[in-house]
Amino acid sequence: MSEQIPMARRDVIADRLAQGQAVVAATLAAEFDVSEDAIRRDLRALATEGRCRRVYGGALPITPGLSPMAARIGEGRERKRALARAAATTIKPAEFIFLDNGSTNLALTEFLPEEAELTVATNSIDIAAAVLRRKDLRLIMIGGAVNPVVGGCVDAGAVLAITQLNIDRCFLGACAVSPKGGVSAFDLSDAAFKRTLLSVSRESVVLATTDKLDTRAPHRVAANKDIACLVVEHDAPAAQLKAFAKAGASILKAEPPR
Amino acid sequence: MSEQIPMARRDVIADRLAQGQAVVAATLAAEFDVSEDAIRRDLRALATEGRCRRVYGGALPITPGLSPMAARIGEGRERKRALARAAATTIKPAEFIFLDNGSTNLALTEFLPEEAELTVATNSIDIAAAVLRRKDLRLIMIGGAVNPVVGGCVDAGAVLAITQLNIDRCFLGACAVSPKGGVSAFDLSDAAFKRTLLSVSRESVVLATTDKLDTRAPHRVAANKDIACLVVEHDAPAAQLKAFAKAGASILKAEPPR
DNA sequence: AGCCATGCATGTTTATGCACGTTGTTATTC
DNA sequence: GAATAACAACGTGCATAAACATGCATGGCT
Repeated sequence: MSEQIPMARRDVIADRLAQGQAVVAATLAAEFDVSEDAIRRDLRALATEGRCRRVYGGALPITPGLSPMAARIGEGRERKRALARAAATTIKPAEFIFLDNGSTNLALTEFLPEEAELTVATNSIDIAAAVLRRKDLRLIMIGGAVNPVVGGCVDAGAVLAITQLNIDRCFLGACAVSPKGGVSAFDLSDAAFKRTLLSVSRESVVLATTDKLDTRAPHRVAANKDIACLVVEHDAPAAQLKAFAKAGASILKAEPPR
Repeated sequence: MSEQIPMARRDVIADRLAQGQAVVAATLAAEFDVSEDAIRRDLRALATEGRCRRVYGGALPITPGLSPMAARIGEGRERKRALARAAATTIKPAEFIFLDNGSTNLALTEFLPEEAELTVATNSIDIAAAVLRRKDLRLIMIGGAVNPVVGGCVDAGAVLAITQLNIDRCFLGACAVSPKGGVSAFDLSDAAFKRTLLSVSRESVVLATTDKLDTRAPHRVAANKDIACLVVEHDAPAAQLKAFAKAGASILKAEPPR
């Protein structure tokens, strides 16, 4: 009754992953009535496109929280908003701030104070689009080749461009945060960009949801001592925070989401 | 009653795709009682027009859900889409194209051919956001201070950035077009940017709605002879077009919007 | 005549399933 | 708690069939 188009199946799987669903190879095989091999091929293709994480038995959505457009993941959204609201309180009037890639920073645009005469720089297309709608903010876009996974510019040109800036406060899109290893990222270029960003910023703020605390990624970005302020959720385990406080970071706890 | 004139079939298929339906080649062949080859030819034509995505087994609508920019184009939407659809046909495979600021160029992103291996550069935030959702396109963002009126980067930094590029085809957001005065713009920096853009592009395409023909703006951008192709609406007065044709521009008329 | 949509024949590409050997996970045993 | 057995999931190579692009011939139409 229903005809099947191969690529359509792959799109359906991609959609589910983008919505934050995990998928099981065997289940998909039965559902679409193809062999598990075909499903595995799909998942492999999606994984190399960076659209999911391959695991034994199936695939998971792009790690806890890092996805380009799927920032609207139900519950995660409210948590991120609470985090963003808290982070926005660290901003002082007339500052020059930088918003790095990441869905949490996208949420932050909503809470930027209205009459603070802020100038905002970013390398993220989505964040730029959000800031552009705010007529009270000045916006500087960092250009370059756009990394489709990250959704922003992290190439050599982008790195060069931010070295021209004097940033008061940067908000680091945290891919992974560990008490021992500091901040790390999944993409090589992204990590290099973040390192340079830190070097041209007077203060740095890191927003970390609880599920990102005590996680690591391949590429090191910053040590604990480089973090001026760590914003965490209300339920962040105190044990994790000590190492950061010891290194000199101020810890800011967000209000619990309603 | 059941007699079909050939082109009607292609329109029916296009309609279904526009409604968000996926189509299967074999099913269509049976339904219209033609060979699958004929159907494939249709789908190929529609795909190069940017009206669907070609996949193994059939074709999928260009975006299964909705195009967020479509709403923002607002007034004149259908006219701009017709214009954009026509302009997209000038694009050749593997080209490096530049989309200048402007709502018409935003509409153009919807019709960029799917399988053409294009690289797209732009200085517009909204266009970048639209192109970013197309996973088949490579995207280069031109950065700089964002002009809130224009919605893109047109400052000295942006001008400097595009001098690094070798563009095959640029689509100029036409603010005003006159048979005598050529293309002109309302913003000083924007005009300067467009001039530089022209100088680094092999060919230039200008999209002009009928109401923009024979209008002028303060800052000159280009003379008629600098325009390789002028895309106009079906109801463009022929008198206006002669001057451009004489200067060497090819004139492309869009189909009337249904 | 020319034009154009179509159908058919050709060779090519793509997706799939199966067989094979390998790797990762779990259970069991000492 | 470490070693090992048992099993499921995995990746790869290969064969097959479907879908594909292209060239050419046909027939209707202006």
